[in-house]
Amino acid sequence: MRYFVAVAEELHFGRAAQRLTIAQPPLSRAIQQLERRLGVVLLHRTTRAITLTEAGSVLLREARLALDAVEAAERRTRRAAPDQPGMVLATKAGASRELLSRLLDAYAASPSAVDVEVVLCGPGESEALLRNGSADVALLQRPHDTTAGLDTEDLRTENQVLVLPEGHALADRPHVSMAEVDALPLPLPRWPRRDGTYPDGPGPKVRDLIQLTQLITLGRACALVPESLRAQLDGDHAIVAVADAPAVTTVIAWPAHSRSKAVAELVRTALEL
Amino acid sequence: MRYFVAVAEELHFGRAAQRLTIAQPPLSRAIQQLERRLGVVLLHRTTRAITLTEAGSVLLREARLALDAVEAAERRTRRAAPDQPGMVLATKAGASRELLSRLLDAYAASPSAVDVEVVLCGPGESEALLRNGSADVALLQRPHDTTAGLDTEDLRTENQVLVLPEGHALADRPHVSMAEVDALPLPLPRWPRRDGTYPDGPGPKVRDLIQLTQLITLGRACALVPESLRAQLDGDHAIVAVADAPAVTTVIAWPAHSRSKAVAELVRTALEL
DNA sequence: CGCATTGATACTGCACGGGTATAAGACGTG
DNA sequence: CACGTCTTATACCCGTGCAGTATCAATGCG
Repeated sequence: MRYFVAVAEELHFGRAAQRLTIAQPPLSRAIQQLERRLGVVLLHRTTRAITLTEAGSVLLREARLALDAVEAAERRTRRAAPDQPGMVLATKAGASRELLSRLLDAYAASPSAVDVEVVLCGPGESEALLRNGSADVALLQRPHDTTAGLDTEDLRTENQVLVLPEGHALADRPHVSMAEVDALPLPLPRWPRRDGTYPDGPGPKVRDLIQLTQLITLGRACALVPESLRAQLDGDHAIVAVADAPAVTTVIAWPAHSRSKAVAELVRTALEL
Repeated sequence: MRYFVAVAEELHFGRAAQRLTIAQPPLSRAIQQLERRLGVVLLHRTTRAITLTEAGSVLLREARLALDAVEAAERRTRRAAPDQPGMVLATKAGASRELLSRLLDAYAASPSAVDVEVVLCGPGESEALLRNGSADVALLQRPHDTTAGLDTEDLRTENQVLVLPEGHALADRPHVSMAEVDALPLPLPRWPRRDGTYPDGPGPKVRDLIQLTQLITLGRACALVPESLRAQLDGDHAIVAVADAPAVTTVIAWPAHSRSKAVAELVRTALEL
């Protein structure tokens, strides 16, 4: 399945083999065997290009889930070793900062509290860490993160605001609409995907908040961020409410079958904030 | 992981090896290798008994999920083959009969409807079929089935009623309490578990509704069932409302990451009933 | 009409999973 | 207390199967 996912993602046997650090012929054979075993054609291949069949797309999605589940099983088992490593919480760097610190303070006051290791990660990454067992619990933000298959509790819903360079034409408006934002000559920045690549399109590439604020200050970008992020922006920007931007809900999420007492206690604490 | 699950369930290398149709020594070594690879002790073994460590219990749960995911990946891929087999719906035999038939009728009227194969199964089994990819969608009943990790929509909530032999002392009461039910000399029947074994305790073993109704008629058992099941009981019983029995919610459930148009359409139909 | 690119095939070697035989440790029993 | 039984671990061997190298076949491009 690892092999198939590599081929399906690369759409190229040679590159996939390289990624898997094996030679190309065994990879071809492995995929053939998989197709024979399943009795299904997964790939349409010509000597020049590869495309996924319907069944291939299904397997790509399902295999990713299955591989995640296997990885998660190993990681969670390692973490359950007697040399107690506490609990790992993943969250997007910068997001929900005061919410997180209030949560950690409140949880630490609980008599049964264990050590909480906080892992700060890039956009979308915290969800992956939770799914593959690297984290026990995470703060996610809908709709950015997808919570299907996870258990969640909503913590807070907030509106998004537009961050502009100081003195921008729109800076004095009480509020703007999404249509106006889309029409701006200032591009929204591009964030890296989980694999480190960037989506195509205009807009500068950014990796963290520092880069973002700097770009905005320089007048090279604007940004749509949750209201609570204002506290972490330095003063050189203008903030304008966006009336019809989708609201962002911060949720606390954990694997659906978690039996951890510590996670349950942390969630309980979060709901009481 | 299959090996570990077998050992953890049997708590006995010999029996586990038999179940896996391999010899015992390779099984011992496989578990040792797994423990070395994970760097975690999974089992405390003496020459007389085996017990799971904390990490072992975690792996047992996680490995089951992972194996289910792998199995599901294979099954769903096979089902996505071009020779379209339609959609498979799983439900507990006997439960929600008129709800199901209304649903199927309404769905069949939809212009984009595909064939629906209905799989009737024992208690708890439909949930398993859904999780391991044998079914695309299922009607489940909370709290009997656990829906963690599945996407669901509630269809109907109903109270449970007590079914008694005709002429029983409680038969004329307008309603009874759970405490009275528990205190009855008549035992509740035992249903088989997923693996076909029965839980310990009093009460006759039953496999289906026919057996159940017959036992009740014979005065050997009583039963707590959702209200809607009355329609399927023949006339020789008394029915009494149970004031404080937990309500049963029938839900339509599907795998959290399903992308099937047919399933989405069926769910939409169900919500409009 | 070559040439480059890419997936498939042929063949070889070796590592790993599985089998049998047996040891070692623990408990019950005469 | 020794012996038999039960259960897991070790020693050793063997065959399958996966990965590697070399090469072929087919397709697109200049």
